[in-house]
Amino acid sequence: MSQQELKKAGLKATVPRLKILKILEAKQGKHMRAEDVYKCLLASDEDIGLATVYRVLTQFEQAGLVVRHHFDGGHSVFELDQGEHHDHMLCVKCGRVDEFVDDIIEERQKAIAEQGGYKITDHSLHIYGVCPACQKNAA
Amino acid sequence: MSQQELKKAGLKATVPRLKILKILEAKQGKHMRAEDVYKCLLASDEDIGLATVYRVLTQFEQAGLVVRHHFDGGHSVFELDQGEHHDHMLCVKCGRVDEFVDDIIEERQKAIAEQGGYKITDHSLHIYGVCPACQKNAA
DNA sequence: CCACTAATGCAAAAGCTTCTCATTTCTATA
DNA sequence: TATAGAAATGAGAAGCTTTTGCATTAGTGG
Ligand SMILES: [Mn+2]
Ligand SMILES: [Mn+2]
Ligand SMILES: [Zn+2]
Ligand SMILES: [Zn+2]
Repeated sequence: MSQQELKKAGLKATVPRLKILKILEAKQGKHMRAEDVYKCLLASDEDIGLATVYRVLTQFEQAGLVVRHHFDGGHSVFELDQGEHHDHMLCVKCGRVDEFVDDIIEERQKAIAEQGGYKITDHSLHIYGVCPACQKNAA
Repeated sequence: MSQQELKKAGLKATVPRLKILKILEAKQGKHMRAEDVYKCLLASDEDIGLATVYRVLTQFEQAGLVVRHHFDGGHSVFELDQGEHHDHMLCVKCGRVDEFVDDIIEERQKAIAEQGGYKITDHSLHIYGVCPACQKNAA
């Protein structure tokens, strides 16, 4: 029950938070903007404000329930924290997003941080390109 | 003379473009926001609008004179194109930015794109952490 | 030096996100 | 279960960065 998840995260189990969590669970693997979540709520006839969506997503992020990414374009996208970190490869034509993990890159990053004396807290790696489908379309 | 650089890039050699290019050259190695460039212009008593700064920076980017980055925080930063690509490591406390290149990572990225069938156009790697100086401050 | 076109400054507007505050909802407790 | 206090919410205003419209100005080729 998600009621417990919220309590465990130190958050009151309110209707907006439960609904938003459910939406994120339903769209697992997708990367949603606040606006997208809001539209889902509207479609479900929920009377929840956009401001609340932003507030809740930020709280979820701080609680470790979701991860926020800053893809090019100037807005944040969110996804349920799947437990293990991954990076992203994005199609600049259609917006498709692929996820990947590369141990060698992860390791090199740690080495670079250490070499610079940084205590690493986070990192983001985005590969931009044209996906196979869009390459075919262009040809 | 920067007059030539602009012509070569297919851009008219106007006063705003010359001034902005000079500022970027003066601050080589720094990462400036449009607002930062604008403040420099004001400090030099130049009567150039912020809108023009944004327009010119975008043109410079398209002409390959400058590179635009999207660091966390929702705004763009620009730097003169130094000819060879590099990635960034940023201090989350003081905003310090270090640059680095890692051939192994570059190579792995290409391999990942190829494996996914993507034709890679660009990529960004940001390592966030606490720099040596800020670690000392905290202790 | 002129005429033509491109570029500029300013103000308005757009897009995303945060804030304010009156009102509502949780939750702990009796 | 009823209640009081604290936390959360909805609606709209406001904040920030960036873009756009338009009248005016400034480069450029001839
Ligand atoms: Mn993802
Ligand atoms: Mn740089
Ligand atoms: Zn595509
Ligand atoms: Zn620092």
